[in-house]
Amino acid sequence: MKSDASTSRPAMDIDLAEMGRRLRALREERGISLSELARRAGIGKATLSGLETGVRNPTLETLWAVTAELAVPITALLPRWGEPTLRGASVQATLLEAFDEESATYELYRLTFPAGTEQTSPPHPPGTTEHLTVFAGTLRAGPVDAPRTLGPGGHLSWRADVPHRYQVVGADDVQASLLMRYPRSSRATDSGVQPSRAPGRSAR
Amino acid sequence: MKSDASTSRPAMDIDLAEMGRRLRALREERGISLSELARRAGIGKATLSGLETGVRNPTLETLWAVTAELAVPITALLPRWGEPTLRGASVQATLLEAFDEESATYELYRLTFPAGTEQTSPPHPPGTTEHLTVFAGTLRAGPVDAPRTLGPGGHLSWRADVPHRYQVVGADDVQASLLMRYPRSSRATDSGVQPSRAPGRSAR
DNA sequence: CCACTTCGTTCCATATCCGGAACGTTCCGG
DNA sequence: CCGGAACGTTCCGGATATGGAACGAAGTGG
Repeated sequence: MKSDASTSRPAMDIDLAEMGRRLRALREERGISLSELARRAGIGKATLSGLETGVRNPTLETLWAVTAELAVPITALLPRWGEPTLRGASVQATLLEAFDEESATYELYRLTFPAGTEQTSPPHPPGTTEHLTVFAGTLRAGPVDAPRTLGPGGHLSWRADVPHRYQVVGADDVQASLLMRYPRSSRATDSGVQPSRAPGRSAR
Repeated sequence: MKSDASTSRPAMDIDLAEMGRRLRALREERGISLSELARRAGIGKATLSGLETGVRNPTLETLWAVTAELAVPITALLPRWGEPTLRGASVQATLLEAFDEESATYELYRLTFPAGTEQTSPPHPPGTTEHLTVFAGTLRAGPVDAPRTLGPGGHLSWRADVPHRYQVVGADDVQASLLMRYPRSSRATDSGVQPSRAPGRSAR
């Protein structure tokens, strides 16, 4: 980052103030004072204070010490899990995991389609397949010429190297997971899902 | 931190070297150079180099920039995802997400079955269903009287209120995700996995 | 009413993290 | 062979995160 050389304070993509609020909330839930937490975590009060007020960009070590003492995963302070990232118009996609195997790359997403969503995706690299599982709501999805309708628990796979569509049926939002499989070496040009600016920053 | 006052370099609870190795692996999987990644992420080559060799304790901002560019959650670099929790004998299960819907509770796990694993699970509460997706390796799974064999990308669902089995086929470990669906009110006493502890420090 | 304690913030010297530049390698193409 | 380009590491001045100490503000007990 450091995109903007004019601001002395770096244009952080993470909302430090929000992170600070979460941290303070966590601490207060446990009913311990700032001084106490700082002491237990082995960091300076000044550091913790700065962290909670969102004026510091902590070191991994510092963050670790604090979250460890609070017994929460570091992600508890971050934007939101894997941080939802926009994809297409309204669909929210969160990358949960990515695996790189010998012959293919896998990316597991959690998706939310707001009611009314109707989106068509351009083809992905050759050989790419999508494996969709619906948790809640009803979704009509698949290749544009052979879509199927899925209710909660429904599952569908298709080749994603042709145009395909997602269309919410009914008035409820749709919650789903999507496993994308990119055969090795086709992911290269990353023409597809744009795995998402993962953690989710705000452009740059 | 700073538990050890004698070492000038603070006794970090995170294994920076290990984190660096993971980072480098992620970068190389994508086939891009250190210089290139540094440029894309908007950080200095020196910084990235230091990170990958494990000699730097990065700022949250730096870490964010890199993981964002790699499109992985920050946790991909940390000790171990959501902290694996033992379940059964050798199978490792990590709870990725849990959803509470009106009519059911969903739990999404990432599973690792070491080669040779063969495990039979007792019945879950009535109405429970399991939805398994294999990422790597070959797994024979399902109700004990009607198992099926799944390769990478394979998917299978079954009612889990009867005894069912997981059996690794071949010499490779199996990576998979498992979606458990507990119809409302039957989930009762959390028969399974503990959502995982926090960052997992080294005691203190 | 006043010592005393604890709280969270601010000040400050020091430690160290950051990125640009310089450097030694390796890998081509001519 | 020899330039040129790209790679990853090291060097270094400048920026900033860190923790100890000082500080004012509340609370507490005598």
